Amino acid sequence: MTNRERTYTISELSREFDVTTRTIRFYEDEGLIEPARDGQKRIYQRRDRVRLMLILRGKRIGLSLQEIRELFELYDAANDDEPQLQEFIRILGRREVQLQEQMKDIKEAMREISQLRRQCESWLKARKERPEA
DNA sequence: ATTCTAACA
DNA sequence: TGTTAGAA
Repeated sequence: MTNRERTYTISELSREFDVTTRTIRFYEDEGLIEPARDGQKRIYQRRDRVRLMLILRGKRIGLSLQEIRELFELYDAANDDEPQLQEFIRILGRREVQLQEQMKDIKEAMREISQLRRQCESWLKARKERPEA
């Protein structure tokens, strides 16, 4: 009994990663994790815990659950790391493009807001100088 | 006390 | 994803 690897309950993981148990079950429904069972109860192994970490990390950088699932599927199948890494690079590239587009949109919005604010201040000033206008 | 499924003001 | 009801 040297490898009775540590297991976790859904509530332990939800506390550790600050997500609800609902969220963890949701990821399972989405096919991102498949914990073992003890009757009805879900038993999470180290592997599942790592997956949860990866799911949350992926979410943090803006990856969709499908993209994360695709990477997991590749990882499960592939015997070679290369295809997974190449796909990961592609997904990250896509994300970078999205962020760059958002960056552009945000900058434009900032310009408009700034310009509009100046316009309003200008009107306010004019009103004080000649109230009738 | 915890977890599970299923459903939806 | 949240919330919640009812069962185990």
